[in-house]
This record gives sequence, C-alpha cells and structure tokens, in this order.
Amino acid sequence: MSASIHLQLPDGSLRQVPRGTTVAEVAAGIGKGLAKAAVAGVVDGNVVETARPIQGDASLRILTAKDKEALDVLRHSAAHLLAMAVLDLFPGTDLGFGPATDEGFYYDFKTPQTLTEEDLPKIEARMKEIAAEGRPYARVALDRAGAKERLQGIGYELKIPHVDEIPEDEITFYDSGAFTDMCEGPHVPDTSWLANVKLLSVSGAYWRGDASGVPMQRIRGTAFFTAKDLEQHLHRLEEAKKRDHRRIGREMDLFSLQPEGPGFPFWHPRGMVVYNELTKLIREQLERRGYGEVRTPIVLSDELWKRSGHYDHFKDNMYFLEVDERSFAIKPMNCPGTCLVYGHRPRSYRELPVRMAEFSPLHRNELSGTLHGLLRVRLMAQDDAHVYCAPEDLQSEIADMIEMLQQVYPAIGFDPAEVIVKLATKPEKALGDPASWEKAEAALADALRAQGMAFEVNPGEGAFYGPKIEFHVTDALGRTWQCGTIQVDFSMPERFNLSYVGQDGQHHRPVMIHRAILGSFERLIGILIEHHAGRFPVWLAPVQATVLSITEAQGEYAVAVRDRLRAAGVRAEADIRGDKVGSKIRDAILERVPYQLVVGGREMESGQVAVRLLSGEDLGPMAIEDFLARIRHEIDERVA
RNA sequence: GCUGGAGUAGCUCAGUGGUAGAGCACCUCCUUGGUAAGGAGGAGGUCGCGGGUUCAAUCCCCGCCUCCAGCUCCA
Repeated sequence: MSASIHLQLPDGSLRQVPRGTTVAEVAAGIGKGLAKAAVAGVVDGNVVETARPIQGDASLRILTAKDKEALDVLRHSAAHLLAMAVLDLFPGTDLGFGPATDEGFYYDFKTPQTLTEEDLPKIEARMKEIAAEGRPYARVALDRAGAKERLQGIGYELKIPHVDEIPEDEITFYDSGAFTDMCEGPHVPDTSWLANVKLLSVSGAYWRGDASGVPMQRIRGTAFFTAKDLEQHLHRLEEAKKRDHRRIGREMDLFSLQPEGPGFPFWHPRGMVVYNELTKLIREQLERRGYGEVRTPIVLSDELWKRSGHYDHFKDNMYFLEVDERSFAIKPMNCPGTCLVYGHRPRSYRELPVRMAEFSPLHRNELSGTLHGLLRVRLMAQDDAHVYCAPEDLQSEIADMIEMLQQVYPAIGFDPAEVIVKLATKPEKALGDPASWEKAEAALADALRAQGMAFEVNPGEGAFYGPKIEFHVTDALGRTWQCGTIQVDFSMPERFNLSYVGQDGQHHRPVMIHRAILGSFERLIGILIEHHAGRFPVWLAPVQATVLSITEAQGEYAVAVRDRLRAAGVRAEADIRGDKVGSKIRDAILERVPYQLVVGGREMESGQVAVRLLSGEDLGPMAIEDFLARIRHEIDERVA
C-alpha cells in the first residue's frame, strides 16, 4: 500500500498527500483562509467532517459557509447543541431524532417534565455558553453490539431498537465534551461555529411520527453562519406573520371562518370579487382552448364512488349521507361526475379530445387539526378540468396545459420561469396495474422533457389514480406552494368503461387527464394575499379606486366621479365623511385600495382627480378620462 | 384525529369568587381641514357552550365546541 494518495479538487487539479491526511489538513495546505473557513468536506460525494482522515484516492470538495450543504451541517450540529443544553438543564431526558430541515432544525425529546415556551430562553442561553466553549465534535465508530451497549450505558433507551435498522454495520457516535449522540454526522469542527442560533417553538410530536407511540416534545430552532443571516431570517418570519392571510382577510373583509362551519369558509362580497375575477381569468382561457364547462351534482350515489375507487382510497376524507334508505356521498372530486358525462353517449374519435372544465364546490373531511385559514379547508372549488383523449394526443394536450399555466401565472404575480416542477410517482396504495403506472409516469416525464422543463421526482406522492406533475410557485418571501397539477389516468376510463369509436370502427379506450392550473381558489387566494401582502394587482383588487373628498363641499362631485368610474367598469367607492383627508387616506391604505383619488376645490373646478397610489407615490392631478385610460389598461391587461 | 396552549365588545387586549374595563373601529355632534389618525359625547358584552362546587362563578372543577402551534395529511 502506497504511503500517499491523490485527491482531485473541484478545479480538476490533483493533489498528492500522505494517506490518512484529514480534510482540515488539505484545506490548510491550500490556504490559511480556507483552513479557517472549512466547515466540512465532500469526499467522493459523501459529506464528512473536517477531522476525517482520507484513506484512498478520492475527489474532494471543501465546504465553506457559502455552500448549501454546509448550512445543513451547521444546523444538524445546532440540533446537537440543543440536545446538549437540554440534557444539562433537564437531566433524565431521552433523545429522539434531531435533523436539519429546510428552515432550521429540530430535536425531539422525552423529558421528565413538560417544556414550555418559557424554557426556551434558558435553553438558548445554555446553548450559547456551550457554543462559546468551542467543544470539538469527535467521531466514534462502533459495531452494532458496541453501539447498543453504549446507548444503554448513557441511558438513551429510545434509540436502542433503532440500531438494528441502520443498514451500515458501522454505527457512529459524535462526542463533544461529556455529551454523545448516535448520529450519522457530519458536524462542524467545533461548537464555536454555532453562535448564531435561535430557538423558535416547542410543540408536541411522537417518537418516529407514530401517534400511538411515545409522545415527545419537539423544540424547533434555526441557525446561520452569520448574525446577519439569522437576523434576516427572523425578519422574514416577522414579515410572514404580518402577511398572515387570516388577518389580512379579516382586515379587508374578504372572508370569515366561523365555528358553525369549521373549515368551510364564508366568502364576503369583497372576497367574492377576487374569487370571481380569478374564475373569469380561467374561463377566458377555457374558451380559447376549446374546453366546455360542465356542472355535475354535489351529492352522488355511493355506487359511483365504489366504481371510481374513491370508496376504497378516499373514504376517510368524504362526507356521507343517507336519504330514502339510499347512501350518498358529497363529492370530494369532480372526476367521476365528468366520467358519467363523457360516457352518457357514444363518442367518436372526431370529437376528441373532449375537454371538460368544472368549478363545482368540493367537500373533503380533512382532520380537524390540519385546518388552517384558506390554505387548508374542507370546502373548496378547483379550476378543475378533465380531458379525455386518444393516447397519441397525450403529449400535445399536456403541452397545451403547460402553455395555459404559463399564460395564467404572470397575471397573478408569479413568474413561470421560477416555477418548480415535480413529478409525483405511484403511492403505495394505488389503483390499476404497475404497467399503466409506468406508462403514465413516462408520458408525464416525456411531456416535460418535450417542453424543455427541468423537474425533480417526488416519489410516492402521486394521486391514487395516477401520477402527477406538480407546479410549485415561489412567493415574495421565498416560500413555495403547490398550485397547478396535471395527472394522467388510465384507470378511471377503465372503471367507467369509457370508449370512443376510432377511424377503424372499433371501440378504443380514451386516456383521462386531470388538471388544475390554480389548484383550489380558496388556497390560491390565501397564497395571493400573503404573496401580495393584501395589495392585489389592480384587476384583482376588491376596490380598485376610492374617491376622497377634502371637504363636504366636494361630496357630490366625489360621488359623481365614483359613478363615472363605475360606469366604466371600475370598482370604485367614495369616502365623503367629514374627516380630514389624511385620515381617509389612512383608511384607504388599510383597505389596500390601489388608487386613492383626492378631490378638493381645485379638482372640482377643473373636472380632475389628484391620483395617489397605494405605494404613496403622488401622480398629481389628472383628467378623469386620463385616469380611466390608465386604470382600464391595467385592468384589461391584468398587469400584475 | 393526537399532543400542548388559548377563548372577555367588530379588532387588539386589561381584569376580578360579589354579574366587567381600555385603545382602535362604530353612531351623533362640533370642526371644513390638501396626501398614514382633529375634538367631544354616545352606544355596544349570555365574559365560547353545557354541567358541577359555592350564599354567590367570567374567575375554581368536569365535559363539549372552536381557534392557535405542531404531529400527520394535502389543493
């Protein structure tokens, strides 16, 4: 065995070092700055701590704070730091798991006493003390028996059975001072990297997510390399709180949620304006793209749901009722209804593809604990459609749907170029044979490739009847939300025995595509409220312009201006109360009205309005016609 | 559904074993004021619902409902 090995660095250069050289030593050999900045290394694709000796020829990348993977390492280490502090303060605590997440980290504990929010500052303070000590993380590798013995010795009961589930025969621990934890690693070199941590919440959880299992307490937190990044993140959390659609929705009088209808939103007149504008946007597209709109019943016989497969796969989420000794279900999806429409008469290949859109209300009995404003409801409507086509039309139909999505998203304020695309594949419990699933998954993947769209796979997340493409938008705070979805389904046409007569005079089975562009209107409106912080694009704003009189002398003029705007199709109000204009502007801002039209004696004289934007920008006086031209353009073009 | 927390005026929140308060919003009046809060007065509450303890419960106890933070699930 040669005493030296070759390491290939990201720039392609080779470096010869003695066998057993650590990542940290290589970094030091490259430069003093890198030695200090090295968080971890990537050896042949595996992330390892800087203290790891390299035993053979390998590729090596040194991770610094700039790398995405480095942040995960930091947060994972922060989770350990949290465990150290909790063990110090609450002896007798047993450890669950403590991973890094997209936003930070958490650790699950089984503590002798219940933890509360008040305990967090104490724990955080202890974490910072330990961080300041700069305790190194040392890796210890044991075999299975050794690992169990060690866990037993320190009293970590929960993790002992887990040892048998680890596929590798080498079980690793990381020690820092008196603390040790069984963990795959890697970690930052020492705890001094972890100064910028913040604990955010404590909540319930279960050992390995099993609701019948051991109850645990989860402490969540976040960590960053720099104080500035941490501050920015906390600021974003604050901002998200300010944008909470439940609060803004109430302030703008868009909708309400009431105990009489848990999870069933009440739409107020102003909320319905947004709802209807979005519907209008979609209907325009439907017309252009050769869709017909249908409306199928809300309540349908049990038999139908047994045939469609919902009874077997979606029953827990459905509402049932008994009428005249017959069982019915309230529909959670539109697909079976449209299948009945399709199958109601013979179909010819000449009329394919049959495209049916439907906006019916859908009820889904979601678990009470999952309800959340408009983002998770039990009553919603989707901009739903089902397309029945010949297999060979699949690609072009999907292409058309993607094009529609690309035309719709900019109007609601999302850049289609920034949409994240995922392909969700067959779940464990699914309808149909594996071969059609493969066919359907391939069809979706092909369609995406044909469109030149990059996508990642979301394994096991498909609908029970078929795989789906998910379109995720990124909002103003960098959060992502799934909106659009396209699903290919070979099963339901089979179950409903749907067919069309081909050119050859024979019966053929159509393929069914389920698709939604916006997703559900409820959820989308919730997302849009938060994305725009309630400041909707003008075309969507419940009130588009409000006329503010300066004194009561302009009251009549203000009302006349409002009526002139209304006649031109602008949603306008007039505020002719006896308040000062500053106070009226303040109210208009709180209502998020995009245009405030101030009318005083001068404007009344000249037949003008003084235009102020929601942003505070003052456009000065202009003729009513000029203002109308401006706002009509924004409305007609749906300027976002 | 599960774990933990909460529910007092439209909103944000004080408060007490002897049936309740503030600010904002609302209504009236005064003020006629030029781009984020002019002033005064008034009205408004079954203190989430049901039971219990007590001479007396908004307050203490039990059950339920709803909401919030998570778990899980998802449009």
